[in-house]
Amino acid sequence: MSPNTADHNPSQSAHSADIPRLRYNAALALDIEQHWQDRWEAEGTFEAPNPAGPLGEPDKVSGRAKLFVLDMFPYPSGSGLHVGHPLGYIATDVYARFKRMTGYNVLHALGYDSFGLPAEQHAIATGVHPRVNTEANVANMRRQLRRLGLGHDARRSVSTTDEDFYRWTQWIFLQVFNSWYDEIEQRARPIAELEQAYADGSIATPNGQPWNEHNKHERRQAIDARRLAYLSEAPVNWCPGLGTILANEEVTADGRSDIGNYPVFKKSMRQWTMRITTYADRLLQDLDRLDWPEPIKLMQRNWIGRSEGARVDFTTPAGILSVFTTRPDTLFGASFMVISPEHPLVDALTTSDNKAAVDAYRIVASSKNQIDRQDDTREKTGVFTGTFATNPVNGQEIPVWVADYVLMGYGTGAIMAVPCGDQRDFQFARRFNLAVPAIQQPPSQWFTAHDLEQQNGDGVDTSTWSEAFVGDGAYINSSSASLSLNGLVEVHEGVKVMNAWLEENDCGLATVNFKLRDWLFSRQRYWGEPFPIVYDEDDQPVSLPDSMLPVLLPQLEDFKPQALDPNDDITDPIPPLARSTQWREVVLDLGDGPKKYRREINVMPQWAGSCWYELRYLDPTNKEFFVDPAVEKYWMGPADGGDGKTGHTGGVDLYVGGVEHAVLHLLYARFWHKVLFDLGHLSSSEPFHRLFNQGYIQAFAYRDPRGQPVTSTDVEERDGTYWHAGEEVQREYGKMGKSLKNIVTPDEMYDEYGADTFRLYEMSSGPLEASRPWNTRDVIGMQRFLQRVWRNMVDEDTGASRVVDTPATPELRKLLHRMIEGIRSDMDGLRFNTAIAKLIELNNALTQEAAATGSTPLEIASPMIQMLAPLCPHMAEELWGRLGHSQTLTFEPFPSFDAQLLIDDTFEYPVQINGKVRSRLVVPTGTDLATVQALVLSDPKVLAALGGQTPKKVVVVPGRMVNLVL
RNA sequence: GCCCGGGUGGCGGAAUGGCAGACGCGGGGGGCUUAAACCCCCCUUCUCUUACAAGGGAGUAUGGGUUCGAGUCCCAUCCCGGGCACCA
Repeated sequence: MSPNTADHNPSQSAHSADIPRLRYNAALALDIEQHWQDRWEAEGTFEAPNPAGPLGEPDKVSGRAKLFVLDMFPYPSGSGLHVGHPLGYIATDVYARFKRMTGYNVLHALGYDSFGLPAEQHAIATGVHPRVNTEANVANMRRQLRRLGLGHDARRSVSTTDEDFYRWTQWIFLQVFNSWYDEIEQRARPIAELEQAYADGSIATPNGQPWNEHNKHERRQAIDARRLAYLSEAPVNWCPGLGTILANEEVTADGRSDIGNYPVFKKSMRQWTMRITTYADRLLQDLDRLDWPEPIKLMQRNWIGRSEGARVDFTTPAGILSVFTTRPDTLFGASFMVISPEHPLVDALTTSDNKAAVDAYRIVASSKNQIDRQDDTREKTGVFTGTFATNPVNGQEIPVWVADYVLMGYGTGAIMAVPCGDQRDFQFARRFNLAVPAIQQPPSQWFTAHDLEQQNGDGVDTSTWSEAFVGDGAYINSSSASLSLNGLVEVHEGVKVMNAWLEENDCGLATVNFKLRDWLFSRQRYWGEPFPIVYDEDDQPVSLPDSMLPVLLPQLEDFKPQALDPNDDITDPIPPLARSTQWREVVLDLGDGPKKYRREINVMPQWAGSCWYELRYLDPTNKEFFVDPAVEKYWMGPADGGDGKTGHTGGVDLYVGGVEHAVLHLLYARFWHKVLFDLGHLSSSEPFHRLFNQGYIQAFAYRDPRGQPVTSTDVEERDGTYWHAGEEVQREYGKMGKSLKNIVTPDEMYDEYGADTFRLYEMSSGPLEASRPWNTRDVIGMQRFLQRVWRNMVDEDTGASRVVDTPATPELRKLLHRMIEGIRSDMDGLRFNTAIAKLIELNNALTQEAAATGSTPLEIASPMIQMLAPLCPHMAEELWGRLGHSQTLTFEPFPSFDAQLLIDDTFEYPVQINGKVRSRLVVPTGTDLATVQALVLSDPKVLAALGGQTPKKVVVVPGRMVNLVL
């Protein structure tokens, strides 16, 4: 027995009366797995050396390529894990282990996203303090995950609720708070540089007065207006059911909260906001340099929602009314304007005659929930303000209406309506009998399609139209004294000409608009990071110095948010932190002597910690920096050695997680990372260079005739129907969940099969990116495979090794090398399902040989164990030890193949006639085309199939196939 | 409505434009066993001819197309999943 297996004897608990003493089953697997998990932990096998800092071991780093593999870290929810959760964790572990075996210094760790609403909601439900609860949940998840045998560096497992961690979350907040965005240099800069620029006049002050003539208050206003984190009084998403406000991204299309599904109302409040919109262009452009799935990039592009157009200024009695349009070229067709009910100019534009109607309309609009308001099938509503605006291009007086189909949150909250070319404007015009001037010539097909006689030029008559003409056509009726678009055909030409005219005449400007809004960053909750901000006697925010960090969350007896009716949109939120007067009211010396301050009582949102946690994995114990610059550069610096601004962005080498974070987490994290990059704290300009979205493991659920879910494990199948307790039940497919009674836990799998079998099943059941149903019934296949592997290596009765150092047959050797080649590339491409299929194929062949000769050749056994190591590491370690090795095989080289052995002596050509295989022809490898062709045409089977006909054409693809065309 | 994915045996799924269904589950048959379980071996897309052996035909959602050759590429349609949605 090998040195490392001498001290543990897995046979002790593995035997039972009927099966061989050393059958590889769950009991034996448990012994082996626990032994190796203990040993990995004791030896610190997966502790990755850093080049510098507290975890620095420079000698171990030099000369090795690095790889940073990252999982989206979990919320430590109270219900623990089901078998769907670890899919990604297993995949990254397999990949990380594979890469270690190809020489990489691999960093792989897992932390916990333990602040935020889920944890707090759970705590409220159980009545236990969130910290107690969270820590218990983390402990339970750690236990469940440890049994999986994940090769994580435990030293780096941070939780966002650790005081050492959120100290730096607060620090990063202050970095953002103390920065401004320089539009010219296109980057964030320290706020002190803005003050300097105002002072020396290189940047004009907002009010145009010299800096030294600004008083303290004016200076402060000028500075605060540019900060990347700022307080704003703005309409926010207020969710009384949760007692907090939410980010736009956290509100569903139905106008309800993502978490809890409570109604959400618009309410104006003073809140922390992050100026993510300043990064809109870079967040968009840098997507091109990321190795992400295209659909995810697309979702981010759509969310950022860049559109090019122009601002057009209309004069009204109440002042300038600006609109954003993507089609400034259609300005001649603007026959009315519409402003949102929330538009600040509504009152000023409304004449006294119309005031009652407008006010009534606004009240109705504000009480409508989002779903009603966004239903585009609903008939358009609106009221006239009584005021006219002047169309700058032709001087026409056009009416200004208020309507809720115009949204305050996009553009300027006002539009110029061009009813002939926009379906919404068209509907509105028809509803209220407004003019619909034609400005583009539809093609004849359009008239045909709409059952209309062809209309041309001045004869185009929109009164007969049933809908707007949305398309390209030559401009008509588009001229004034100073400008004419008539005759132009291309939209981009029209836009160009119009934009030039607008700018020249000082009534507009080509501009870009984004859907992306600034990020609402405060929550009226307890379980989040406190802001490192206090308010002075002027009620102005003041940042705390580094020395006062962390601002610890006070221990409150009552941490629940103020209980409100989910439909109560009147009462203002009162954050839990407001309850502790002792914490809230402080006397601090911030450099000008002790003064009274009031702490910020909101907390940061869920996303704060997940915006940067991967950086803390790099240097988790560093007291001086959030991450040592040399350490960050080593693990995340641009691969091409550049500065990250062009070329390689740098970032995590592989980030694996669910598609549900496509917008929120991934966008926020990119934003913070870019700010930190701009400020010189990071060398990488993107946090996650390569992203991979794993699929979901879903499950079947069954409902009885009354519609109640029944326990899935008790359902049996009979000829395609499903039965439970004598009743036929209906099957459905979806998520695993308690309410559907279809949860399968990893613990059940450990008990029945062991972790290696479980890992293998998850990896084999489909491609990583695909969602698939969980089928406990199928797991046995992977157990049988491992049993066969085990049996080929170890005598089940005696424990004696069956591996001998005799040569394998040439066929088996060839198969081995072919499989090595395939498995290497499968592993590299995260195609673990096909890698496993190849391992099974190899083992099946080995089983034949072992049965024939009574032993297993070492030259097959060794590489096979090495190739199994990433997938089922415990068993591989055990078998490796039994071959006489004393070291872990974690760092053994992954087998390489002999290219010579991939070449066969002969090749079998399939011979097709008109694309159907009719014969096969075996020729020596490398036989020339002419010979192959001659052999094919004289082959008896081919001749028979040809039936006397002569092929018109003979296609021979060397090393592939032959096709005869009749 | 717009934009992405995806439709392959009873099931999960394999197939650089080149032999469709690798590998696993399930099912069928056989071996081992006093017996059963475990394990081992064989068969398993559908269909037709046939006693068998063997052979034929069809087949990757549907209809067209490109190609010597299409699950794979192109066009249209249907269905399923996801994202966005009165975004000017």
